[in-house]
Amino acid sequence: MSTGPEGSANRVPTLTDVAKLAGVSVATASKAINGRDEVRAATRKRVLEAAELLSFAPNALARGLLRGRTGTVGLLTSDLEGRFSIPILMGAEDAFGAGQVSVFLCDARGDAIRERYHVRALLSRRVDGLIVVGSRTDARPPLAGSIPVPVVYAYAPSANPDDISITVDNVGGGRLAVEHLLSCGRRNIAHITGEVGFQAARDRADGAEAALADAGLSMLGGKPYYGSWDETWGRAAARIVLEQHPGVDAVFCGSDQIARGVLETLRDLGRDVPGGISVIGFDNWEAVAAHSRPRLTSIDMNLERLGAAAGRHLFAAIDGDAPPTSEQFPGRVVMRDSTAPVH
Amino acid sequence: MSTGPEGSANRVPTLTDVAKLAGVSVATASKAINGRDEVRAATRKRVLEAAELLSFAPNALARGLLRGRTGTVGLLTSDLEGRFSIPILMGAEDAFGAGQVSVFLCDARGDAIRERYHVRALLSRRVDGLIVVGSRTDARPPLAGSIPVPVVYAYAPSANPDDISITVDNVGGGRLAVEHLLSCGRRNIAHITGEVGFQAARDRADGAEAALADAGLSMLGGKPYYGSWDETWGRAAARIVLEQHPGVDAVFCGSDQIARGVLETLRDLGRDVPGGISVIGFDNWEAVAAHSRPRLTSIDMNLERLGAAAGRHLFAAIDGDAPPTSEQFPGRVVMRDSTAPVH
DNA sequence: TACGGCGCTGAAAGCCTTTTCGGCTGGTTT
DNA sequence: AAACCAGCCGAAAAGGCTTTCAGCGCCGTA
Repeated sequence: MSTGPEGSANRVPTLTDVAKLAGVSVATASKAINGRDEVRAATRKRVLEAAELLSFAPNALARGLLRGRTGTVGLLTSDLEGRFSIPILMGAEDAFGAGQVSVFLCDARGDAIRERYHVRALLSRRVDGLIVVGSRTDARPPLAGSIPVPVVYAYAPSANPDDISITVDNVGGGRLAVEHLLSCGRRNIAHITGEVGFQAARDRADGAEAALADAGLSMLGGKPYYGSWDETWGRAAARIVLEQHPGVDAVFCGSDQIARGVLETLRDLGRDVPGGISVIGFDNWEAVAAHSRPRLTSIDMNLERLGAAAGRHLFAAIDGDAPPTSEQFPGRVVMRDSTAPVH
Repeated sequence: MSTGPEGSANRVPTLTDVAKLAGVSVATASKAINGRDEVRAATRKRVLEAAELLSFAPNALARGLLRGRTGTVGLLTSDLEGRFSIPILMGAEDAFGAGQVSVFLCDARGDAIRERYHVRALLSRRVDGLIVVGSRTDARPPLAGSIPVPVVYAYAPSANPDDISITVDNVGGGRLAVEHLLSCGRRNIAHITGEVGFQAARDRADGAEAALADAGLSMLGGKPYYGSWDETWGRAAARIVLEQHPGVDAVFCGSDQIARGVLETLRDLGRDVPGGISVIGFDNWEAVAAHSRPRLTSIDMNLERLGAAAGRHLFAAIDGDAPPTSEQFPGRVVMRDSTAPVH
């Protein structure tokens, strides 16, 4: 145990100790420490020195009890392993960071029972608000029971449109990807993506189709190639697409992993990327996109900014500021080497 | 804001409310709810029903204030993005999970100032203990200042041997990898790994060398090929190794990403894996290892178990149980297709 | 019948801080 | 010189809970 000097009354110092040492009352000590102006400069200095000497840290529990505000927030996620929770979590932490807010992290593992349990515990700890992060973009049932604090849903929206949900604009993302390919001069575009059961897959496909329609085009094969989110599917699907549509000159992939698989097949077949065929991924997962051959252009959904927005919205709701509404975040194209700008 | 029925005295119910509704004193209500035996069964029932009706949740702040135990723990990590913090975090949450502990998550971003700031805040919230998770296995300076609660260091050990550190046995992991290759009948083994500045790289290399020495062998080239942790280096290094040691029949890689690069080069060159050359990675990063061609055998360091152990050790320290000591976790081989069992 | 003892309940103190408000001091105004 | 004011400071209450201890009614026993 890395406790301090064991002999010296091993107890966390309280305001009373500080006051005693400084020779003032606790009330004065409190005011001095909290920077209130009803205290003489000299007195404040004495108190501050005493506090420093004892390395006093005010008891946030007592403070929270009194003020009815704890300065804590619960972050309820469904899959920590996923790549989506973490950036959001970081963004949220940033949004709070500078201030006085600490974050309770709970992983419900996608289990409703466990989720309820965690919510109970968090409410018991009197968090000022809750952020609920999903692992898929499909709408999720809102938190069960009536929650006495503001709740913001991030990434996965709440099924209740009255709730505040901060989400990613997957339709826009799909559109962005296709528009980028079009701007590279491509016309024969196929879309290989993940499981059709995912809203994200369907939304991205919708965006892609819309962008193509705007250009008077349509997807090769008339619809997306749905499969799974991994490289293995990407490799297989690429073969299928090449066979069915030898004239394909661009592939929009629903994930970076799929794109990676596509790139591998193209390489196996000696196809020139991006000369003959352009490939664009989705998610901008650095570890995957930055080391493929060629390096993969991808759509980044700015998850960290999304997390930060969730944090800000929660704040606003807590403070009862402006009626915070839902928000949808656009993505951006991160150019690497698998797509070539128009010559 | 998803608050409950706004009209009904919109205030979180307190024990007093419950007591009033049940027609008993707060003292009795407290005892009834906490399952103490100084209360008649009928009375307890009344209280419990009242609590249920109001959906009363005891105020953990008040309780913590009184008992001097908050049931909270601070988890201080240095890089959330990294793949190492998360499993540890989940393991720790599991270790606490069943019980009454909530976890404050703080990301210091590898910055000492920010770390100090977070520690201050956590102590102010009167956490019962701290887990410090590093992003590399290099020893880190212990937390600054005297910390009045137990601290457990996970993944990255504290430089102070008196502290409790739960770490991964990288030397053992390197040994494991080589022993596996030897058991596959390989004798000409090269080691391609990451930056020499990482203790993890050096440790794994040491383990590998020791295992080879035990078998009367040594590494091809006499020492590891140090570089960086990514695929690009893996691809380049594989070419170098093949050129310098045409007889190489196995490569132990310091990371799955390096291994992935090695596999790609071998594939480009038409070499047979695992027939002609075996490849083994390190970290067992599912996303990378499970979709390479062939699928990659790797060393898994059981980070989740490590996290759980950190949680348990922290508990023990908090409860003042057995003097908790440091611990080192072994890894295990996860067989896939890039190494073949001996025929 | 009187009394000891048992089982249950409630009043009150305490945990640590913030905030209100009354009181004290010393200087200024009439 | 009396009244007043500003500036500081301290006593006390509040916030929700647990725990101790005294008290009450009731049963069994002498």
